[in-house]
Amino acid sequence: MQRVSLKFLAKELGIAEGTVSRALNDYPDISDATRARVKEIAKKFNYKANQNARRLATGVAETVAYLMPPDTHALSEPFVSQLLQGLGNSLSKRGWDLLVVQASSAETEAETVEKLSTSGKVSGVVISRPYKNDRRIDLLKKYSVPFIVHGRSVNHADYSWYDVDSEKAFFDGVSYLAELGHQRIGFVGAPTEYNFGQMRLDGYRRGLQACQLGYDEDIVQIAEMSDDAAAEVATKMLGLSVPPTAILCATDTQAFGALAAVRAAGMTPGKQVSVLGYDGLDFGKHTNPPLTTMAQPQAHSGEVICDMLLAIIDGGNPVDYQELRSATLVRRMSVGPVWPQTS
Amino acid sequence: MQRVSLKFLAKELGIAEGTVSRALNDYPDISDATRARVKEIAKKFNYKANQNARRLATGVAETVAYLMPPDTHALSEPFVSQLLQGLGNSLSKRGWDLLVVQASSAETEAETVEKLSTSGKVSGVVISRPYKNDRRIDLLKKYSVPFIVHGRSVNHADYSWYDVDSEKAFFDGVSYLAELGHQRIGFVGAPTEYNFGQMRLDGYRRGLQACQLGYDEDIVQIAEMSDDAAAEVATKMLGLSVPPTAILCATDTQAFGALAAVRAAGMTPGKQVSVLGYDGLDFGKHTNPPLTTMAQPQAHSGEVICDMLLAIIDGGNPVDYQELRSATLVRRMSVGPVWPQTS
DNA sequence: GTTGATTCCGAAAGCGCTTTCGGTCTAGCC
DNA sequence: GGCTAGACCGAAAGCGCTTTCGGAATCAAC
Repeated sequence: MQRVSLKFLAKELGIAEGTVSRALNDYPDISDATRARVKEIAKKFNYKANQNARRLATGVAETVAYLMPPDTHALSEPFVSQLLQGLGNSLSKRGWDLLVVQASSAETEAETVEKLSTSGKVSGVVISRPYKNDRRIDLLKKYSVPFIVHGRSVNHADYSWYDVDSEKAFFDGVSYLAELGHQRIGFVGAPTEYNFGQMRLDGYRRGLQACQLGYDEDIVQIAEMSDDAAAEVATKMLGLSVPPTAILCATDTQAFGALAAVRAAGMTPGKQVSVLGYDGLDFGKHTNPPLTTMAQPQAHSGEVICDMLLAIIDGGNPVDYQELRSATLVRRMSVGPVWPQTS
Repeated sequence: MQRVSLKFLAKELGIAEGTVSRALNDYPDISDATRARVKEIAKKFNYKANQNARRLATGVAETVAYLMPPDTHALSEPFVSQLLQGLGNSLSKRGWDLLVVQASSAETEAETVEKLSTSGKVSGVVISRPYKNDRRIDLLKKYSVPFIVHGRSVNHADYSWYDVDSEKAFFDGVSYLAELGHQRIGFVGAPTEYNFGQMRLDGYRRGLQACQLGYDEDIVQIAEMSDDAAAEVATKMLGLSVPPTAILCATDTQAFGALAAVRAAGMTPGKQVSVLGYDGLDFGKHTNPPLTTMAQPQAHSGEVICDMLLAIIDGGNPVDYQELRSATLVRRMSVGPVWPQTS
């Protein structure tokens, strides 16, 4: 199959290569007649410009990269597909490409970002789940690659991000549980190297204070973001001489584990012990019992993030693109009023 | 920041551009001394070759594309992340890129594939969930782009694919239920435009025959692959004058819906009515009750698929790369022996 | 009928890299 | 010391596109 190039079309039409190019790209200095002629024959031969050549010539990559979080456990991933879908969707409208990049490990992550930034293959990048102080963000700033963070690091004043106010959510979560009479509220947290882990913990603590409840480190446990890890620490809490009557979890996946732990302890979540999650995974309606959770408005987060990024690439000031959404409570069955003391 | 190019390095070193390039690419006609010198200074200036230029010059894209299935419902997606992760992982070892491509709709899908094939930006592509007769496959063959299908279309003799033998799985699934005494086994299927939908249905029918059970179209229903759609048809079955005592579902997501339908009908899955899923989603252990399912060995499917594709790109014959795995039963709680007739 | 402004297109340079080809230079050999 | 072989590197072409620049042709106007 003859590779159909610009040169080929030019020869076919009997005009210059450059002219064909300009016609195809709607330059104003091409007559309507030849433009039509060119486009027709281009369609006839099913011409598609070689992207590599085009990108080399124009210097714009027309590609954005998504940096996959390195350590995704199976259960915590739905958000990746969601985001990807949204990104891909918005990007394809503009005819751009979506590159999915993986760092094999934490060490190579910097290297990966560096290569991405300097190899000229992307116009922008989006990263998820930043650490408190994220090396990747520094690098991206250093090379002045347009980027947007899905989440926030500690110092997030000078770049663009999209986040859900989980600190507030956890503050509210505690208040909600307290209103139901819970005085002893446990917390299953995410690793605090992730800033969201820290923020959710902070929200929890502030919530306790506001409700005049004491902080007891026996019932706040950090766990990996897997159901099993969460189940383990939840079981530990439940075994305390004075166990919590409610458990707040940093992620829904962890909440699934907590649910399992409660059941394993012979109790019913939502009755003897309440479990409140965070994320709003659809799947939560199928757990036993259905999980009450604080839902992120992740409906079109991918699209929103993409639009923000594109705006920055087009010259917008990153600082103008910072979005803080808020979570909403989805009441299902895993949270109930404090259970009357039985002993 | 000075863009550090080959030319820059050459000037810095006082040698020719081509020489620098060859040194960096380990050509044998460069002395060890200069090679070392070049590499050192390249590292010092943190040189990364411009990918677009490199790809244009070599004519190899070093990129593979994954075509996202267009209509993914939220719940059915974990497999996408899995696959992507595996693909990205294997690819990055080789220094290649992963492009994620989305067709906005079924109509534009062909167009998308065509553009992908002719624009020279990919060396290979992988597609998921083929239709019985898949346009995309025809196109890919036409343009002789190396590709591999995650799943199989009806005529799958002459291309490369990776699939799980779901027909056999459903055959076995029926047998398993029959052994537990179930004589009236319902089926919630996936749209049969997808070949996997058809194959699973076929497996179910063959299973019935083998167990000498009759086929009753009242209890075989096709539904979209969402929990809600499945719940709806399951509810319908359950309302029959002679309802099924077991329901086999084409996907776990649908099984989640079936579980909900059974509970909504005031019965307990695994007791009055058994529910058997397919996919082996981790999440199934959290449902009420935990879902018994036939699990795909999707552990490293991404890596495997990637290796197969790479082999083909390197000149392998597609026909030599066809892998059929088999599913394994994961016994949890949603399937039990047939319940004694109560009426 | 000349001039000046327009319209439209051809020619050519260049994007940053790879790769071939040929030439120089050293070493080895008789 | 002359010759042949390698070893090593420089020069240049080319990948397929974009974009600038200038020239030819057309047109209007005096």
